[in-house]
Amino acid sequence: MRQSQLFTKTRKDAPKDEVAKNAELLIRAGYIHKEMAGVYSYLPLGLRVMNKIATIIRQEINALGGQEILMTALQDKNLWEKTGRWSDKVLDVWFKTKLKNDTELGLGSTHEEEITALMRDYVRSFRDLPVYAYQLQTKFRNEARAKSGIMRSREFLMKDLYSFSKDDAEHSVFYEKAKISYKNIFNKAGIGERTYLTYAAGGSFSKYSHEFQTVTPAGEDTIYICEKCHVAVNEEIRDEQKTCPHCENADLKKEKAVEVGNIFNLGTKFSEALDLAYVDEKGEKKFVVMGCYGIGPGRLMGTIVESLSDEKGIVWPESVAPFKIHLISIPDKEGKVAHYADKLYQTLVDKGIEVLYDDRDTRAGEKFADSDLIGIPYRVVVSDKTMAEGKLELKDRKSGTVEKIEEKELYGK
RNA sequence: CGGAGUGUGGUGUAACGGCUAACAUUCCUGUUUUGGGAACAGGCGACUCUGGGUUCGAAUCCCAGCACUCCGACCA
Repeated sequence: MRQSQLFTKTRKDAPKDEVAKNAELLIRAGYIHKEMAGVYSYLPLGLRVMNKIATIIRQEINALGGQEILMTALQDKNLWEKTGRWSDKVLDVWFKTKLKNDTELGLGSTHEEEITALMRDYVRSFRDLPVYAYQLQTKFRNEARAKSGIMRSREFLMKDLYSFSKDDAEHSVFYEKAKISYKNIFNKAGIGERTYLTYAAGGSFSKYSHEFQTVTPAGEDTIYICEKCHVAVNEEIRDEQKTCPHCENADLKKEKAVEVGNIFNLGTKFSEALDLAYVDEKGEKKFVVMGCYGIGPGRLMGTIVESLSDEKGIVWPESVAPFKIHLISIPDKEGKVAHYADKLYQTLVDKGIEVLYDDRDTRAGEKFADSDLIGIPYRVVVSDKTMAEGKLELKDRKSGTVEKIEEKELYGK
């Protein structure tokens, strides 16, 4: 994409109503736009990052056997009354609204009720199980206090996967596989080494649930890490679990962290309440055993910014960067540089390489500062100097290393 | 939801109760520049959050509302 066509602009100053680093940088660089407290729009660059994250998630969840669907944000009150969760006292983040005829509706903050009811139409026999379905969809949560930029907002995208298994054994097998998929997702997103499988409060069907917590000072949670096993314990269960659940190590390191994902055994809580059952080999009726598995792509994006940015701006891992290459031309008077840069841009586009081309008529310093702020992994400069040498200048955003390369070497990047 | 604070051009700030609300930046014009947010000149852009009140006079003081931020509580 030509940067001269990009309608967003960078800013030197962050808005005074943002304190969180993720929001400051993402707004300054033009990734997001704040609509109101806890409500953000995603702009061209931001949407590209979200889509990259969504792609990583889809790859892994599809490999797990997940089938993607899209459910509705509007929720049926009757359904939620059956599980006792319509009450604001039980679920205090409800946004509720009404039809013209005064029928009450809810805006979905989660979708256990809806998907459980939906599956009743398709699950009858043990032959129909297991089933794994997921969606990437907007959730609405009326948080008492939105904070931390896009890390805790009132409207946000969420990937929610639900598993439907015949029994606990079948559920456990999938649950363990999901842990591995989640690890893969956070590895691919570039925060794997600082993200810990964390034991947390489990609900009525398991002793513990599992969260994926990324260590960062911006985190709202406190976890206790076992370095040996690369797992952690959430402070909420610290009293009952003082050692590493894997190796009994008592020397755990306390850190602030952000919950970027969680997986939860729902047992038969929803299937019993909503009568999602099947008939087994012996002709007996059994309730389906469920699990749910969530990741917030927006929160993940914010977490990446919080943990990987530096004083100059954002540093995206290549896997989620809006573009792979930031091509910068420093035009000369005769137009030779611009002509060559145009051609190079077209060549890269034709080869399917994602490139943001800074073809604007501004000074080099401004282009470099913008480039650092936006945080694309590879910066390629074309100028008088580089043309005289017949080479390109390649700078790695993360390491800051600069090297001269042939144009052809760029194609392999 | 409890507590605290803040609302001034797009953005960041300034202005004792008293002149046409100032400065920087962004943006537009022009000239000179051209490898780390250039220089100069000119210009556009604000009912000072909203509604009341006090006063000869309110961005400034008072009341109410709304919005935003921070601390805490909450976070299947």
